[in-house]
Amino acid sequence: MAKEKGKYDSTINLPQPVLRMKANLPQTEENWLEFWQENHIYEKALEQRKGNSVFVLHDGPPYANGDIHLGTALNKVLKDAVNKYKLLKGFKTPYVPGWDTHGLPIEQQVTKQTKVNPDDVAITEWRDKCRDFALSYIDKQMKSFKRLGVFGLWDNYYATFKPEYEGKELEVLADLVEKGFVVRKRRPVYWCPHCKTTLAEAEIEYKEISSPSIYVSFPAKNGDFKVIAWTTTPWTLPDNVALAFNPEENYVFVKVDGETFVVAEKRLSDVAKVLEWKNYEVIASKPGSAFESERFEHPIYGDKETVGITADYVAMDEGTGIVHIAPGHGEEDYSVWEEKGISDFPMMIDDNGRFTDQAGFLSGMFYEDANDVILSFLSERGKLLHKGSITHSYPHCWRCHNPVIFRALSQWFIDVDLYRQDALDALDKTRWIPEGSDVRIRDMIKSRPDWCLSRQRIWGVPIPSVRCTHCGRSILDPRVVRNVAQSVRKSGSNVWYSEPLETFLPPKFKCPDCGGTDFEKEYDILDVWFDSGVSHYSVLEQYPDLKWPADLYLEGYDQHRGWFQTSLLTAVPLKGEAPFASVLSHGFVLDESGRAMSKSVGNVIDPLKVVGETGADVLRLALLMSDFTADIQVGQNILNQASEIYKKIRNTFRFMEGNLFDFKDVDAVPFDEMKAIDRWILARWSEMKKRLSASFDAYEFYSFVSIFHSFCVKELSSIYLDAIKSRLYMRKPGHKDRRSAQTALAVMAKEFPILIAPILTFTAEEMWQALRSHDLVSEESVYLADWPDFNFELSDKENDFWENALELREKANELMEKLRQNKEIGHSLDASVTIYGSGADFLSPAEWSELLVVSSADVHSEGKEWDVEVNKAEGEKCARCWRIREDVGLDDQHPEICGECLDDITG
RNA sequence: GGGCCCUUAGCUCAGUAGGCUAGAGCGUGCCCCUGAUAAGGGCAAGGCCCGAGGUUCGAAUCCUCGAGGGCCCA
Repeated sequence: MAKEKGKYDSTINLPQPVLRMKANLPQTEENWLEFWQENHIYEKALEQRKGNSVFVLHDGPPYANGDIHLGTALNKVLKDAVNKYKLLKGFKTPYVPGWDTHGLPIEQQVTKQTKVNPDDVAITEWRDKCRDFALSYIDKQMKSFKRLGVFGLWDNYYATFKPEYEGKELEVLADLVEKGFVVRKRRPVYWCPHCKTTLAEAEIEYKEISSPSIYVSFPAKNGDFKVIAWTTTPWTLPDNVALAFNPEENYVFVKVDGETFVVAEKRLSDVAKVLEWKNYEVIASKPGSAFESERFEHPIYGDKETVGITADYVAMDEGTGIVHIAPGHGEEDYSVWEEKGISDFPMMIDDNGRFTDQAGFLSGMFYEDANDVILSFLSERGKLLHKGSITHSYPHCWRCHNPVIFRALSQWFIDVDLYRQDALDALDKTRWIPEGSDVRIRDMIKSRPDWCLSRQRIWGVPIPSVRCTHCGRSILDPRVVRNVAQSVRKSGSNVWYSEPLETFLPPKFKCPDCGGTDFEKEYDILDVWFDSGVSHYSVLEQYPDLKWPADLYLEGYDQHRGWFQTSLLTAVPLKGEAPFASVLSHGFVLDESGRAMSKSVGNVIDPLKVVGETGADVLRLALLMSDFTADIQVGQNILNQASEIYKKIRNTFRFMEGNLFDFKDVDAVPFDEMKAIDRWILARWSEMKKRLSASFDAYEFYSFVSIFHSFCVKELSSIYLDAIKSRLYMRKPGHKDRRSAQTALAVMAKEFPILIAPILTFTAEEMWQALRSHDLVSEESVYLADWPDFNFELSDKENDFWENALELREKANELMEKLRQNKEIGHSLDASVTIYGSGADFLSPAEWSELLVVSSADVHSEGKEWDVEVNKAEGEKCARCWRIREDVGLDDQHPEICGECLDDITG
């Protein structure tokens, strides 16, 4: 039923908001996107700050092979909030978004999508397909990021496949080569003998297979004992170089049938069972470390020997506690061997999986067939103590489904040891947010082995090394690299595949080893981590408005291992310092119960779906209100909560804006002449702004949200706005008391959208435009405005008063609630109060009534304790202001209204 | 299995250099208002501060161990 309009409605000044109550964000946000784009707001915002300090947040490139997820959204929204805050604070903040575009995952997806294998087409054609695929996802992701309200130089984005990016990348490589940081070493990789190709971890599938499980004895060269090693890959024994012992464990010398064997103490009983030792006796024991440098007979070749080393990883839950080491055929074997400082080791398996000529009697044999030959060889020499079989999970090729092997190949490496300490030192100068988050990257830098740059792939930046056809030497010559770089800059890295090698060779180029003059190209590409790792060169140094180092890197904490590290490791050897002045790392997005989101669990939330249903601003709020230094949880509850917070913020502004419909700057009342409560709210507002700035400067967005929201709820909605309603509505439009309240509202309303813009990026603009329509602000967009530095402070006397007054207000509310429960009053205007307190007369009775939203107040300020009494008001209800007054009916023409209202509607 | 990190009301956060009955907002419940109205106001109920030891006159805060969760490795 429509309420009948009150008789005096026409005499009161009800709010006339422009901002609609219902946000309808999914649709309106699209309009603001258009508005920003058509009017080039971001470009104008940057232009306006030209000459100011530049703040560079360097974008870590997401991989262009899928749709964005909540984690990506969190990352970009955090970045955008920082950028917008800095922008509003007056910094020029050119944000160049980027994408990581090379590598295996894209090759795999292209194969899947197009059913074309890289071998089926020309290399450059394949690379073009991969590029097109990456481009399509850049386009998709870019649209998503824009839709989230992220500001950036989208038309000028960077991508690792762009010619100028690749060109710079190769120039950096040339510098590293020139300064001696790039070395050639061998390292084991997955190799498929059937497909004759290397495989990446992602191309491996694990299947159960049966392998021989053998115990082999290794007689000591100096001493009358034999150690027993266990292996499931007898074919790797020809390439054995060492036996690894756990330095922390104890090893026993066991006498069995006149022979002495060594195994780990913890493995003894199991080994005895397997070898069916009936009578054995432990005659001595030594720690694993004692076997360091001990020499043993080589299991296969009489002219070689093998050496004892120690390794922490040697396990005590299977085998003998002694591990056979063949660096050419195992990742761990390789790294323990390399830790010994020895880079040389045998590897006698060729591309076809067959033993090379060096393997002597095994030469030409397929590795699997060699197992049996080796077993009988060992058996004949009494070295095979036991032969069984074991079923275990073993890597297989994803294409031909055959077992793969580990096989060492020559690769290009960055020799991190040359500058490891410098890299660690560089981290001291970086600010880490949260504090102490640098321990992770430090540990990784300390423990990381050399950086292998070579990848046996197609879609990437080629390593322009050449092979001498005479002696087979691989040569990475800085001059060649530079020539290629120059050409790549112009036409992209396909040139390495499409142009003849002679194009890139310097005149009279000769092999440094043999003097040969005939070369062929090699086709390994650079590790994609090198691609993105050099972005600080390719982007920061090449984009006109950016600078080196960046002010901030902001990524998930998994990037301590990834991009933070690779950026550092490419910067330090050439620059001597880190490419970032500060690094912020954030957590991951989990579901509502704190578990990781995954398709298989089915708890994934699609950010675009949320945007379509509730709007990007609500999503931004949900992401930004949580503490990102830990993992943040997102689910329907949290989205609902964000939605409620959003509504409160929106409505609080709407009320202020709506009450300014007839206010112009010329109507403002000087601060000294404002009503006490109006001065109070401005002081609180100023104080809140300081806290907001402090929390943003510390990158604590979550406190920002809670400070701002809490202010809207408590200070504004509950206390101030509720109190000043009567003044705004009842006084004549131009009445000084009304203008005083409007002055305070105008100050806050004009600053409000600016403060909230980093979070509610669309709504802030909508608010701004509402103010513009009242002519209260002039800038075309909120992003062309500046963070407000206006501050207002109260005297100590005023502050003391308000502390008492607000305490009294709470007490009055409690008392009123009792009356309400007793059905004595309904609305607080049905009550009157009596105030006691020294200094209580700082407010007039009318002002006290306003503050407590009651009909009348009696004030006693003569040296009494602060206290308040609440009673049912006596008198008659004024038909206009709804207060219960004793002066209702003074005028015959207006018998239903009070004296004050009479003044309001007459004269 | 190793390294790093997280754990305060149903939810999001405060809890300053160890010290009052551990706070706020949301949500919930009850009530009021109907001139911010798919709004607004009031009151109230919610906590083994992850667990177990320890240091201390005193611990949510410091130490040790453990549980659950996350990331990165193996």
